[in-house]
Amino acid sequence: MISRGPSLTEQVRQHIKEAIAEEQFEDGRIPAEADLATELGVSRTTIRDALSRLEHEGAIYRRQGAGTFVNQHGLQIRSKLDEIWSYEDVLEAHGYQPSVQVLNVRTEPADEATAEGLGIDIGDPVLVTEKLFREDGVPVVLTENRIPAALVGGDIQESDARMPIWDFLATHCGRSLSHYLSDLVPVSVGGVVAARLEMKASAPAICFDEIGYDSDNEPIVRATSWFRDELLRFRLIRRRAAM
Amino acid sequence: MISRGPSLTEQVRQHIKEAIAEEQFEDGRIPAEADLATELGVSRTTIRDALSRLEHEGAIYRRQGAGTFVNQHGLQIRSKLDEIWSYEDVLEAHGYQPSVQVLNVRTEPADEATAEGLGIDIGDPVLVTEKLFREDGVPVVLTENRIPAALVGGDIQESDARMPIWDFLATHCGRSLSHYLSDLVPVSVGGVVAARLEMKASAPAICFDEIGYDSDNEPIVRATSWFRDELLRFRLIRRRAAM
DNA sequence: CAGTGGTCTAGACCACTTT
DNA sequence: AAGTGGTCTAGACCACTGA
Repeated sequence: MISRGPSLTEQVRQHIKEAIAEEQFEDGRIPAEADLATELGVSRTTIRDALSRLEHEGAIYRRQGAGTFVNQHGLQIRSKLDEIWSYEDVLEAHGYQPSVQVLNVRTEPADEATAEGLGIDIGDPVLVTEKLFREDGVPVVLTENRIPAALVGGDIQESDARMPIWDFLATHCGRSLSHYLSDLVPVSVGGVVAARLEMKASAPAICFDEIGYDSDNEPIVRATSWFRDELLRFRLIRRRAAM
Repeated sequence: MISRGPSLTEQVRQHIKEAIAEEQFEDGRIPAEADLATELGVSRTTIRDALSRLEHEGAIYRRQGAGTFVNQHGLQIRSKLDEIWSYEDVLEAHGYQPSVQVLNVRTEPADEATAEGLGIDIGDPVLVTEKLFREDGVPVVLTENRIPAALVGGDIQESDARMPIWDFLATHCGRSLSHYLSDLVPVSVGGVVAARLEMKASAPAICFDEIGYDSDNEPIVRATSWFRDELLRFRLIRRRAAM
């Protein structure tokens, strides 16, 4: 194993993931951790960290005393809800050619929900960008991002909004998006949303209503997104919580 | 620290979690890992494992070179989507007195979706249990569980179905539920579901359609659940996926 | 019983942030 | 420069599985 760039653990994870994809393991059985450690020339801890990540992703499962195995069911997942980052990436993972259209860039006063989520006052100006993602020309995701205008440096053109939101936040706000806290809200799509997504009005849909935080845990963006369910269905793995 | 029962890591996690709840840390700053290790008499690895779990739960966040801090926003989460296990527990976490009503226990032939999910043939008999959860008397969650009849030992009464599904699977099927792979489906609730949840017909709702697997990664149960969104809203933390 | 994953230790070095 | 979290090592012992 080479050691430049990503961490050893990440390299090991990739290595094993590729081996799984190439079906190099007979019977879906993955070698013992100690064997992998010897073979790859790293410590067992590093192997275990990599395997833990793969287990969390659903690519493998482990049984104490028995061994580590490929998870046939988990491999089918295309878009894991808790790992979604850019819609371009999600759509690409589905095997489509994604395209982005910036519908609108404007500044408006914050409404109550936005102000509360972003920790600003009602009426404070927020920059709103509306984007529509299509795959093979069909609209799939509609998103609205709201960023406190006080965070945005300089004038923003529509062309600036094309980039993924975390790139925008890094470039124009000097903040790095760390994670989202997301609410899942069932809705009947209203007239405007339905029209943009080319759905029947009042059709059921899932709406993400989420706040994005930077590495200092400060809220920096409120994102609201609607999805065409038939085209983009979300999955997740649910495990027992520690009590 | 005592070492009986749960792992050291789990004890440390609980210890720190309680300290956070009691606001023992000034300025939301959590002591350095090395200090915690000395104070609690465990290795830094154990501390780190405990902190990693708390970070994943959203209770804390870490910044390399700076320190570890309480996550004020994450603490507000009541029901994390990826950690839901029993609806009784979820409702209790919301501060309500939950109650369970078994609506129906029957055996029926598997439809296509059930057969595919459970790896059985269409028409094979499945045991179906319907349950309604209320909080303070108000219906909140409706669930249908389908288990291949071949897995179920002995005759099942309605009273047997009252227990949480993983207890049922352990008691009557000798299987231990390991995790769910869950689809989130937006729906308009139909007449029967709406009536049972006392919702307006055709109101939007989120439906879980999920397959539960045992520790051998074999599908053992298909669960379908509907929720009253106003009463039980789901949240999750989304982080950047490893690419 | 041998082999496997689960837990834990003690220590090293690095990358990064803050003073 | 000092302090912090991030990565990695080498090794120990335990709990569990399966032949």
